[in-house]
Amino acid sequence: MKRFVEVEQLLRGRGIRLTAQRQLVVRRAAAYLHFTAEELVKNVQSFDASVARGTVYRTLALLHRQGIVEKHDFRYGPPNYEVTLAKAHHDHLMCVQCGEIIEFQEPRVERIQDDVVRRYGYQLLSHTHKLYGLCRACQQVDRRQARKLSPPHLHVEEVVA
Amino acid sequence: MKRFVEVEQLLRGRGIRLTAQRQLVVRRAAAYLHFTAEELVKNVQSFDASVARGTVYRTLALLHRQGIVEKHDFRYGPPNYEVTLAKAHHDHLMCVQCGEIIEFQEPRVERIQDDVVRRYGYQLLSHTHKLYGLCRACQQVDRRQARKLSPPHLHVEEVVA
DNA sequence: CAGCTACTTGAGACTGAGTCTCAACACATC
DNA sequence: GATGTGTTGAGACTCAGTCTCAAGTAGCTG
Ligand SMILES: [Zn+2]
Ligand SMILES: [Zn+2]
Ligand SMILES: [Zn+2]
Ligand SMILES: [Zn+2]
Repeated sequence: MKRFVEVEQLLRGRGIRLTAQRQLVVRRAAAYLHFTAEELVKNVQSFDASVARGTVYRTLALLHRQGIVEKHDFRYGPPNYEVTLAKAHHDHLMCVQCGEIIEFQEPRVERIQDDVVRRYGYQLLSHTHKLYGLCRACQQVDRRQARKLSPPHLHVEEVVA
Repeated sequence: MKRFVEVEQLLRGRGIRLTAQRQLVVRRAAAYLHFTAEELVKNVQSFDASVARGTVYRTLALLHRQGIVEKHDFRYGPPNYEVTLAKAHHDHLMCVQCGEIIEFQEPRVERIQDDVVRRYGYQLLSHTHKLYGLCRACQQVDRRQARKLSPPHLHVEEVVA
């Protein structure tokens, strides 16, 4: 909890100036599990409307360069970010219907990846492993829809035709 | 080879009108391994400048809806597309320095994925598994650079600071 | 504390990629 | 050939993200 404290320490430790704006951005970002840049902008501005959009983007880029924030592409909509500092490595499983995201760990896969890159003489730097499917609730809904019954609990729309 | 023939058959078989424009887009797309939408636009227009950008995008969307083309996010730049019809499932390994993309298969991982989704009660629909690293050539280059020697063979620039 | 420099910021212009609109066109069917 | 549906080209539009630049702020130095 309070993961922003560790982020702030790390930044200070690296001699990066921690302005009021940056502090606010860090704290709001750390409050999310996953967020888009524009979500963060709105959230930050709801606390201090004078913070410019550019500042949020710049800070996000800074955090990314510092290895504090990771960028995810969940193929629907703009990329998601996640404050991963002091968080164990994990991959993601997403419900394409309602957008729920589950973080999972699977050491077996992590090991196999090393095999794969060795096979091609590569040096592995990073990876993403994303599973897309239907959560239990949305499976129900789909079955109901098939029977032409009432609609669902969709809180994320669209998702490609 | 000539994978566009299968694509064209499939479209016809589904009663989708195969206009001259669509045919051109399909054939140019099938000539690539991976391509971005804008690359495809340029390529198509180099064969017939009268084809509008919108038509290329529309056709791409059509092919995607029909399950003929897959969309990949290799996190640097705009998404890549790939004509996957009649191609065995595979995942990707990319060199972050030079952009080389290797397609690999790893049945062990495919199996483990089923375990993972079962664990959370999900129904798996699709997945992406991307490994990022340095190819053999780029590893050399990096070592040379570390010794402050001459530059490399970079044919893709930037790649985040 | 005044003066200096380097870094950071807000505002807004700008860009690239993709989407949307709509009138003109092409096709198939009758 | 008239009618209706689907497709196209042209261009306006949108959204997310980047860039520019003058003004502001922090951290030193004397
Ligand atoms: Zn992993
Ligand atoms: Zn769901
Ligand atoms: Zn796979
Ligand atoms: Zn390489």
